[in-house]
Amino acid sequence: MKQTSLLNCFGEQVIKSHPLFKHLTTDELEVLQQESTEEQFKRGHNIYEERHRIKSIYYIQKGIIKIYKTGTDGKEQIIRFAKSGDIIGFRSVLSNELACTSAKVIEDSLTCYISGETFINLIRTNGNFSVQMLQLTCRELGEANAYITDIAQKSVRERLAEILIQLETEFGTDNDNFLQISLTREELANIIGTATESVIRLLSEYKHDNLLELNGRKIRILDHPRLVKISNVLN
Amino acid sequence: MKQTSLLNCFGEQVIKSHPLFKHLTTDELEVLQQESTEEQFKRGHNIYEERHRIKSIYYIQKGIIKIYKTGTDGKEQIIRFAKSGDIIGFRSVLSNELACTSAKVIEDSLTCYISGETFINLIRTNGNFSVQMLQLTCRELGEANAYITDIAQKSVRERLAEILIQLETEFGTDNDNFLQISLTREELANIIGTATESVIRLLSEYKHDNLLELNGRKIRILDHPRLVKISNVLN
DNA sequence: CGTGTGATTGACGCCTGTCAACGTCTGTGG
DNA sequence: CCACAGACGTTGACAGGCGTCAATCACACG
Repeated sequence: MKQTSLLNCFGEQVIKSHPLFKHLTTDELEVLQQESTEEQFKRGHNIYEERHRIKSIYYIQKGIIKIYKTGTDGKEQIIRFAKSGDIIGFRSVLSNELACTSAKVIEDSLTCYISGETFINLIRTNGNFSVQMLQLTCRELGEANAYITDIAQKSVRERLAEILIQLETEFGTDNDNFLQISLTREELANIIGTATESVIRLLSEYKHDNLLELNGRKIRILDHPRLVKISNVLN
Repeated sequence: MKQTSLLNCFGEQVIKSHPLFKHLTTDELEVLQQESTEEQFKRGHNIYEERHRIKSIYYIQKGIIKIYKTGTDGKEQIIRFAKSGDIIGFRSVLSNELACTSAKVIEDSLTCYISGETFINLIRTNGNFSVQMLQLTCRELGEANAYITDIAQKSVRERLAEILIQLETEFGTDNDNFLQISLTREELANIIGTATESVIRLLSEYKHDNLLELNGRKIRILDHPRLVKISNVLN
C-alpha cells in the first residue's frame, strides 16, 4: 500500500530523480517508504551532534545543512554543506563510530530519515546500490583531500576567494545575482579556517577592488575572472 | 589449482589475517588469487600518479607508501601513509575519476595488485565485503575531516608535535625507541603544511627542550606527556 | 529601552614563510 | 683517490600575513 508523497519523501517522483536510488527495486523502494519518516527543521536546529551515536541517516529534500567539527579549543570548523539530494549521517552509521561531526540547519530544511539498519541492509543486499554509495563516499573523500591541500598551502586571501566562487557554483545565485546561501562572517571564517575579522577585512578589500558587492550577508560577485585568479586555482 | 603464496599474496595465511577479506568465500578467494599479481617496488618508485587513470588497486603486504597531492604551486601535500594491510588506489577506481593523488614508495614495498574490475565485481556480489569497504572508506573520511580541522585551527608547533606522536603510534619504534618511519625534513613539512625550515627549527627547539632526540632522520621521542600537551589534543 | 548578536575598524605583535648562505654527506665520474 | 655535483640539513635575517584584543556601531527582539 503506497503512502502519499506528502507523508513520505521516497515517493516515486523523488526517487526516480535521484541517481543514488535508481538501482533500487520496487520492493526495496516499498521498504524505504514504509521505514522512513519525513521531518522538518528550522534554521539553527541541531540534527545530530558530535560524539553522539547516530542510528539513522537523513536524506535532504530541501534546505541547507552545515556539517562541522568542533576543534580542541571549541572553534567550529565547517567541513561541508549538505543540500537537496544529499544524504548525511551515513559516515557514522556505516563506520559504526560515534559521530565525528555535528549537523546544523542553515536554511529551513525538509528531510527524510531512514534507520541505519534499513540502510545497511540495502547496501548488503543490493550490489549496485552499494557501489553507488561507495562512489559517493569516495568522491567526498577526494574533496576532503583537495581541501586539506588547499588549507595547508594557500593563504587566507586565496582561500576566501576560492570559497566564494565555490559557494556560487554549488548553491547558485538569486534573481539579483546574490549568492543563494547566506552565511555569517563567522561561518565564512569557519569554512576557511581563519578569524572572523580577517574575513571582514578581506571582503572589504575585495569590495574596494570592485570584485564583489556586499549588502549585509548578501554577496554579489562582480568580477569572476579576477576572483578566480586571486583564488589561485588552475583552470 | 592453487598458486604458492610466494607467487601470490592472496594465499590463505594472508587473507585470514585481514579483516577486510574475512567475508570472502573460498570461490572468491580463488578468483582473487588467480587475478592478482605480486609486485615489488623500491624506495622512490611511483606506483601511480595524479591525473592518471587507475585501472587497479594495490594491496600492501610490506613497506610504506606516501599518498600525496601536488598543490597549485607544485608543492607536495602528503595526505596519508599506507602500510602493510592497507589498500591504495581504490578511491579512484571506485569513484571512476582520475587519480587525485600520487603514490610513492617511502620504504621498499611488496604489493599485490588486483584489477579494478575484479574488485568492483567483488563489491557488487558480496554484500558483506562491500559493507567492509564502505566502513574502511568512511573511516578514512573521518580521519580526513579531523585533519582538515587540525590544519585549519592549530599552529605549526602543535601540528608537528601531533604528527610525531601519530607517526610513533602508527608505525612504532625500533629497538632503540627511534621512530620506525624515516622521513626527510621536507616530507615532515609536507605532512603538516609548512616550510622545511620551520620543521627544522621546531625540531631543534623540541630537542633543546629535551622532548626528543635527533640523529639524522632518526627521531626518538623522550617526553611523551609534554609532547602531547604541546600538540593540544584532548586526552 | 535594554540586551544580545553580529559586523566593523584599529592597534599591535608574533608566528611563520621566504631568501640566502653555508655545512654535510653520498654517489659518480674522471 | 680526488673533485664535483646534487640532495638534504641548518642557521640567520627579515618582513608581512594574520591572529588577538578591544572598542564601537548596527540591528533585531522582547
